[in-house]
Amino acid sequence: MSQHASGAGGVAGPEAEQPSLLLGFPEPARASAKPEPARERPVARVCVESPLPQLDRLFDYLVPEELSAAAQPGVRVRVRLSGQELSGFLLERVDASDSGVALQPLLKVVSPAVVLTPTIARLAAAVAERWAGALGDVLRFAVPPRAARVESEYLGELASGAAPEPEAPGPAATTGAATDDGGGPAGASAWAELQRGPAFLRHLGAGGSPRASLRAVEGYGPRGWPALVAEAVRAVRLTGRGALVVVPDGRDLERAFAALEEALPGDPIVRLAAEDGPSQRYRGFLDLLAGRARVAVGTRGAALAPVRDLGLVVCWDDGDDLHAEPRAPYFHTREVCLLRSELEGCALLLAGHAVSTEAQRLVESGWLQSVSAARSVLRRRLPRVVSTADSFETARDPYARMARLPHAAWQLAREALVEGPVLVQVARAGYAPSLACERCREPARCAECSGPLAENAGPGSARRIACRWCGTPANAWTCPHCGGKELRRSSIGALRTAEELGRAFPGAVVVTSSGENVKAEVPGSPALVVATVGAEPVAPKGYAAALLLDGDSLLGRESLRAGEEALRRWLNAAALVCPAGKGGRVVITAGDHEAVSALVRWDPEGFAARELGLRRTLSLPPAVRVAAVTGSRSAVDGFASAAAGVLGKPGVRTAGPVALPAPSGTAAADASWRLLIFFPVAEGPEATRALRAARIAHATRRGSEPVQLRLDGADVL
DNA sequence: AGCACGCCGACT
DNA sequence: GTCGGCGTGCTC
Repeated sequence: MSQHASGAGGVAGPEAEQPSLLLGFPEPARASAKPEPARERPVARVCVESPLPQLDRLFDYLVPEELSAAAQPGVRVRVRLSGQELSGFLLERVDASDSGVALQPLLKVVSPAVVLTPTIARLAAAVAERWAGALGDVLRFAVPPRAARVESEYLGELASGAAPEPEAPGPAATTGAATDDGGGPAGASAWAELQRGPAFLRHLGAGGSPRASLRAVEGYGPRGWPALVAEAVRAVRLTGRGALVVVPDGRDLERAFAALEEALPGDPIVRLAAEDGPSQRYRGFLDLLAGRARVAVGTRGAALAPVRDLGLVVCWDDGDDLHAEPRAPYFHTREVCLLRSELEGCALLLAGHAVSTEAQRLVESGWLQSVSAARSVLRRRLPRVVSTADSFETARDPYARMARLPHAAWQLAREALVEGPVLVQVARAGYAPSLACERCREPARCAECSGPLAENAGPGSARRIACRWCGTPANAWTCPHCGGKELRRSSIGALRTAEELGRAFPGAVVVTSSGENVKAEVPGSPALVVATVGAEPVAPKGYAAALLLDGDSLLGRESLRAGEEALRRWLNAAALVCPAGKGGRVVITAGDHEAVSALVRWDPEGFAARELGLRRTLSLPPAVRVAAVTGSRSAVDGFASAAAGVLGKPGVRTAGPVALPAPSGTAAADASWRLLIFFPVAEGPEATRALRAARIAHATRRGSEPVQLRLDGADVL
């Protein structure tokens, strides 16, 4: 170890590997580089931020005495590793190192703020393990980038003792209306109408930690899901515990935030979203850390927020793919919430209008209780849903399909437009590119109903050109304007659809919500509201009707989850429509499909159960787990040979590697290849450990190119 | 990734 | 006999 004689005369170093240049000198450079070690626990265990998988472990550093006070577990530090200066997190102070090498000194404590709590450090480690990723990558998400100014203000306030702890809302509800059943902010609690709903709330309110899969009924108004979620949060707050709500996007964030503020007057709510900018984000993070705020709502990064004494974690619409983090280690917030509820022993709500197959699996295994409305409640609260496919079946007339569908949809819209806003859900431009005449650029229209023509992936590799509204094939098309016969793709989306609808409903107000211009809300006055999938605005009193167009293009996506995803999108849109008793109706224009009948029956659980059964039969996720290994051909092969041990185990199945469709402009030579590895859920921990080890072994090999290792990516199949 | 150490060719 | 090639391996 370092001789205490260091100080200025640290000459006594073990026969130095010093360049001869310095031999005459008392090693001035070293004198400062070899400071006196801390008297207490002189060794710091540090997780460095490095993209290299082989550096994903803790390294020991010597804590200089002058840094000892600041070098607390959970602070950011700078260290030297293999010559380069890196930043990292100090996770532990210990008495001695067992590394067997001479320790480098800690270079710097970036700030004395302890930004990583033991709870979050433990969660981050669990997340890294679950996704076979690097701890440093997870910590980047758990601790937002430092904003020095915000931090110094905060430290100053803490020092001056101006850090009030929020009071839990008083048990006597402040918002007067909480009289009838159970104290929702708007009086009538939507929880009361759910089977096992009151029991869940009671359990929360008694300090318990129940776990549920929650089927929200309405998507708007005082019984909408935001109020439902806020009421659960309020119940845990009354026990003094904190709560965390994770939502897929900014609009859901706004809505959840507003509902929480209403349900918890005086209780500060932290919003966590990347769009809010670094300083606001860091401020919210510090408020949670200090316990000044005990409730957080945010998009996926928020799943790792340091809410103190967490009592409840909520994941809204857990089937939304925005819950999957697109950067390494590619965690999914649903699963992070699950891990958290286990590690922190807190309550868990996976909530949505739809049920993901993952949530269904947890319900069937008994891990989650299902909380959902009885049929009678659904009938009272929901619009009537009809599928236009039904009528073709009964009509048995192929021409009925062409003529009647748009007519039925138009008629519904026309009638509903007297009452209020009508939602028109259309596919995103990229989903179903519309077609136009190659010669005159006029949009190509259906000869039968004047709907837009689109190119869909037909069965096999066949492409079929058909009307997006009525499905009539248009394989021999001639432009009525110029006589041209060639079609070109024109990626028009909601805007053009809106124009077309505007012409079909002269005099109607047409509003669009898509892409850059997403609207959160529309007024209750009559209007056609054309929105792309997932961008549907909320009408405060519910839409009078909804037309779910482009159903077939949602269903036709080549993905294992196309049906599940389509149903989820439809339910989310249909939940924005007022009840049938008030005239609310939904029409879906899609062919015969299990997802369509599940929508008509409003049976998300039944659909999820059936879908999960299918996946079990086929041994596909989420019945099994999957790892996707992506990279150049040689990299994937190299990884596979490093992972030969796991790949050969019974129960482990591989598919590929196959070449992925190259992004346009890329040479075929440097195409990506992908190997899929399926393994049983029960062997998850062992398999992920082995995959992580294989990646390290592969990365350490000379000349190896990196691979991307992605576990349980929902989009890979 | 850097940056070390380490064992074989053309120069002082 | 030394300077230096970059092949292999580690990084507290």
